[in-house]
Amino acid sequence: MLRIMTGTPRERARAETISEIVRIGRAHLVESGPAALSLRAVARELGVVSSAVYRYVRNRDELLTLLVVDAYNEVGDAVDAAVSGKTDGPDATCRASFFALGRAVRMWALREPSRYALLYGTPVPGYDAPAEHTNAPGTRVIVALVRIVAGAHSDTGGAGTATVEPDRMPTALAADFARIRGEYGWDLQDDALARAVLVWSALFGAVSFEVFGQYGPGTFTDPAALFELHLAHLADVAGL
Amino acid sequence: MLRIMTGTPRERARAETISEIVRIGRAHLVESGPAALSLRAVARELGVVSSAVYRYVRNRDELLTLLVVDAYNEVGDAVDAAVSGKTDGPDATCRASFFALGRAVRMWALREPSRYALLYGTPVPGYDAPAEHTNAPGTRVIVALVRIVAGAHSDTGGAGTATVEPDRMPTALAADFARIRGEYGWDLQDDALARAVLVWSALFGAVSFEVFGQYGPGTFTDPAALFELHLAHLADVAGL
DNA sequence: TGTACATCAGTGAACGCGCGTTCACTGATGTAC
DNA sequence: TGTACATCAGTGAACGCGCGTTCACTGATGTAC
Repeated sequence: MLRIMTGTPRERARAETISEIVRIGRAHLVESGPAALSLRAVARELGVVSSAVYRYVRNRDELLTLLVVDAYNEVGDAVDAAVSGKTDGPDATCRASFFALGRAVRMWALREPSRYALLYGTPVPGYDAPAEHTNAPGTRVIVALVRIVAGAHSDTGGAGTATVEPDRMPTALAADFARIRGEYGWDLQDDALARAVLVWSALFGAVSFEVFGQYGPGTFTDPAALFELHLAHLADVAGL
Repeated sequence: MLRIMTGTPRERARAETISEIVRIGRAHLVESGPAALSLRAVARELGVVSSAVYRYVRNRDELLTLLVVDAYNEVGDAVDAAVSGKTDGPDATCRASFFALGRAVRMWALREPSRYALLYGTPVPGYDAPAEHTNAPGTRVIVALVRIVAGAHSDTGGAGTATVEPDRMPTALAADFARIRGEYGWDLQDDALARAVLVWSALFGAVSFEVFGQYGPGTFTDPAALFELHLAHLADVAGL
């Protein structure tokens, strides 16, 4: 990781220590889970007395927020890299981009199960993620997914066969979709947007089942193959 | 809850106390999450000294297992009741049964978010559910789902348009499906079984996103309507 | 260039709290003769 | 029906451990004149 040397030496040392704290926090997530994340343990590993950590982090919740943002950005980066790799490649179809996105999410989740759990598993009791910090990084995957779906629909000049005709869409949902479209500047019909949201949650459902061990042990000897099948069906649902 | 009076008074008192412990454990899950579930807290609320709980439960993990089995059976009961209600009704189609199943899962999850999290959220660190106790109750939903899908396919005399032709199914997956078919006595082609598994995980993905707050606050004003849309698409995927 | 002051990192002790689990024990409830 | 014994529920103290957070403090590093 290339780090640009900016600011005073003190500022740099401070930034260094904070990222060291995040690094140690990540490691502790792996062993004990988010609920057991402890500032004292981090301090111990940092080689410092427990109260010293409070120089860098207001409290335990703030450390959790750092870890959440860090993790969201790492999935986001993985997805962006995978998708842009596909966009340049020979078969730069939207369907291929979607496969790349799905595989990137799954690979990251399997590599970092505890950080995945921090983001997509049970919310940490007593912790409320501050929206102003976590919203933007937390929406990167769905943003990437919608871009792919929108690309497919602009290619074909609109949606294919819509399951739900525009005039049969529940009004509350139509209003929500309109607002969301405005917020993100998306150009997608209600039906396509609904499909994208379903595919988004379904993708993480499949990944969570695998990462959290919901299929019993030994049920699927080749979970990657099962996941590929799922991606194919989800791509169909999204109209890719 | 009707409780049949069997066994000696001592045995009945014992069973009573155990179910009281489970009841208290449930309540504590709500407030602090599974990772913080504590035998001492249960003992306090039971009005008994902490060591007394060990008369009824070998250790903390055994209490967790009781709670897991209890919760799985409650979702299972809710699903069975909803599905069999639909089977008797006027529109006893497989599609309607699937909608009933999905709604039952979602309603239970929203009513009991912490117990839902115990089953389908982040695994409790350091706890391994003993398969001999949790397997049977833990598979009730997918068993019910496969029954519905199998019913639909026997009605129409087989699968509709299979996305994956039998001879193009990866061999590892085909072998797994064959074994699973044997274990559960299911009569479903590979493609249909794969779709059922996808729909299963997608259903819980949608429910988890809602229960765990993955859609930010205020994003969807009518999440029930969104869920209905998702069910419709998933029913299509399952060929219902 | 040197000095006075301000800023900041880190210390160490303390407060008050929680936990799982073991162990020797008291007393009440059941059972066998 | 009465007595001796076994079983079991619950007690209370203890072991050894963890946690978040506050507070007055020491020393080193920076900054302004």
